Amino acid sequence: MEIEELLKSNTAQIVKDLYETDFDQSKIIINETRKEFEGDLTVVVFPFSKIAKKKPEDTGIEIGEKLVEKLDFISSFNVVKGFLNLGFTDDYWLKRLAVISQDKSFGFSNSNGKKVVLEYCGPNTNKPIHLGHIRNMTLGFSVAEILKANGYEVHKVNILNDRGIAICKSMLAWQKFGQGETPETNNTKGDHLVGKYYVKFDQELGKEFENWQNSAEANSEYSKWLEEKDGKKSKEEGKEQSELKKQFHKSFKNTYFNQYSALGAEASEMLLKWENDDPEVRQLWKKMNSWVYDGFQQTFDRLGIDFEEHYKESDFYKEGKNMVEAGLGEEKFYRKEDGSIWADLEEYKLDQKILVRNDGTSLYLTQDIAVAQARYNKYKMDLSIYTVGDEQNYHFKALKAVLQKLDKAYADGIHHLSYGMIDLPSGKMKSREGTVVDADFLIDEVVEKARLATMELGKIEDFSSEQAQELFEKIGIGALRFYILNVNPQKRMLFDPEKSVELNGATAVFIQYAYARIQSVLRKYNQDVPTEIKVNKMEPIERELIIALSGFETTVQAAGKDFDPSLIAQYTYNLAKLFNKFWNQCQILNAEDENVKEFRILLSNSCGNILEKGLNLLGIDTTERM
RNA sequence: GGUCUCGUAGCUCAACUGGAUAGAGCAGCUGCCUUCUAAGCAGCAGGUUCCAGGUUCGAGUCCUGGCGGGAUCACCA
Repeated sequence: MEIEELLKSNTAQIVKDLYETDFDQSKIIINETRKEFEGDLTVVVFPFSKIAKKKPEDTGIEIGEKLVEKLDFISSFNVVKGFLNLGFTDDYWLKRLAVISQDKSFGFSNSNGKKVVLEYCGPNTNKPIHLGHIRNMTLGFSVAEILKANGYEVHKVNILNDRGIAICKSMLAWQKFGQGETPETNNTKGDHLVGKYYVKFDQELGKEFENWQNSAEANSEYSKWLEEKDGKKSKEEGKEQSELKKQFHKSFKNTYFNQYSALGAEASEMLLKWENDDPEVRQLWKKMNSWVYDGFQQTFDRLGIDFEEHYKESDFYKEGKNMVEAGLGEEKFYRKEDGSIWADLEEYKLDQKILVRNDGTSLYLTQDIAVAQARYNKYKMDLSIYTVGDEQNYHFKALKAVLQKLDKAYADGIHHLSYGMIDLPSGKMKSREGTVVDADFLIDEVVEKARLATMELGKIEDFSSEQAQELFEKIGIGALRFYILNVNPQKRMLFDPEKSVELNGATAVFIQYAYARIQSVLRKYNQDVPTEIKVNKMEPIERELIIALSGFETTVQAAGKDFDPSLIAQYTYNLAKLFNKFWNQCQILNAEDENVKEFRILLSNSCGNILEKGLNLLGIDTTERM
């Protein structure tokens, strides 16, 4: 807000005049005045009282007097302790509202000429999208909208983890047990069908593993394990035999899969064939992936999220190696005796990181190097945002470091939009233990809940079934999005399925409802919204509303700077709350006189516009009626 | 164990990056629909900000040391 800058520069000048000391303008602190005190904005004067060598109260009064003298929009001031509270004239706020109401793009910046590539979603193609992806998609989409509002040119992209052992498991299980069923024959969404076989594989592997556990091999591995650190430790702790075995089986599962399992061997063989371009395997892979993509697309459509491009890991997993080898030539990396190539990232306070295996194959990191380069070649972006969970914080630090080592200028623009894991009331989300929440299932739930709540209120009896369904989707999915976006992305959050579909209190519905009320009044008013303000005073709540509207600008900027939609969520909720208060205190259509009525229509309309903008930045739709 | 991170009302989250008497929602209790949408509004109650020190005009926020969660330390992605 310009006003704060204006206050700062004037305050700095006054301090200089009064006390003959330069004070760094940017260090002046200006806050909104707390409700319990008189005033609109507050200057913290403690820092000046040292310079002035006077009590904070006296310093505040001196500065306050000068400010009132200098700036005609400041009508009053008071000093409490070291806080100088400044009151603005009604005229100032009314003019402010006049500007806001006329500026269609209020709060949004003009183009800043910078390009952003924002990656989000990042599903695996062997199973359906789950709750974790919903946080990712909701967050990524919203940050993209917020950056657009801040003047960036944003390109949204997806990364598909479409290769590797996991998809081979699904493929193998389908081959063995699927009897040729397809999404069509089974009337199932493609990603769910493929996911079904991923689960099936795990079940079969589990059975196989259980059988193996009584074999001589198993016993000898168990004895070995008891001599090693984990097993030895547990044994010394005096755990019971059955406990020990359980622990062993858990820790050995991976090794079993790689060394003893027949199914494991088959899956690995399939992966090898895939890597060697075996036509049959490749064809099956393509077929099953296309099922999955169809399924994903349905979910994306329903959530209203989109991508300019889908990067497939399979297209890049071999590349990156060249870039690494080039770096090796310039001695930015080093080769170990076994032939593997490594990066020394100690200067970045990271470890040694392997980039190419001794058999010449590349890794996750290597692959991401190639993807980053491909994106830069295409978009020449200034900023590259990766929406990925915080368990990969280390990976992205390493990616950035390696690219910086390679002197890639774009490396500095890499930003990991890291978000915390979602906890369920029952504990952590683990796909293997079946405690995941399926995305499609969850969406159905919230929409159904919206339907029930809406029908109970009985306000939309004249809606067609299409209109009604559209409304349920807006309400249900909006509720879900708001529930997630309302918390700071970096924080781990608890997801309570019950609460996520809650339609009372601090929710999207609350805001959508305020918006619908406004539209209802505007419909009844049935004229063009006035463009001129003909009143010169107002109620305290009206003043509060204008101040809140005015803050939209700074909020959008702060959200863009921090990549943090929760700021928008909180702002929008707060504005809706103020509007509801206003609604209950003031009559709009039945206002005491025509000028007041027009003013309130204009004010309500501006609130509606900002509420809609705010919700849209979160990816939430508004509705004219509900 | 090393590194990183978190700990705020019964529960879920805030606190403008060091500012005033730590705020909302849910759950609980009171009221308010013959007036523009009650999916709302007004109110009550609920706190040793994990503990102990320190830094300063001022600490939930910064520093040190504990305690307790979590992530990560793969030639998986």
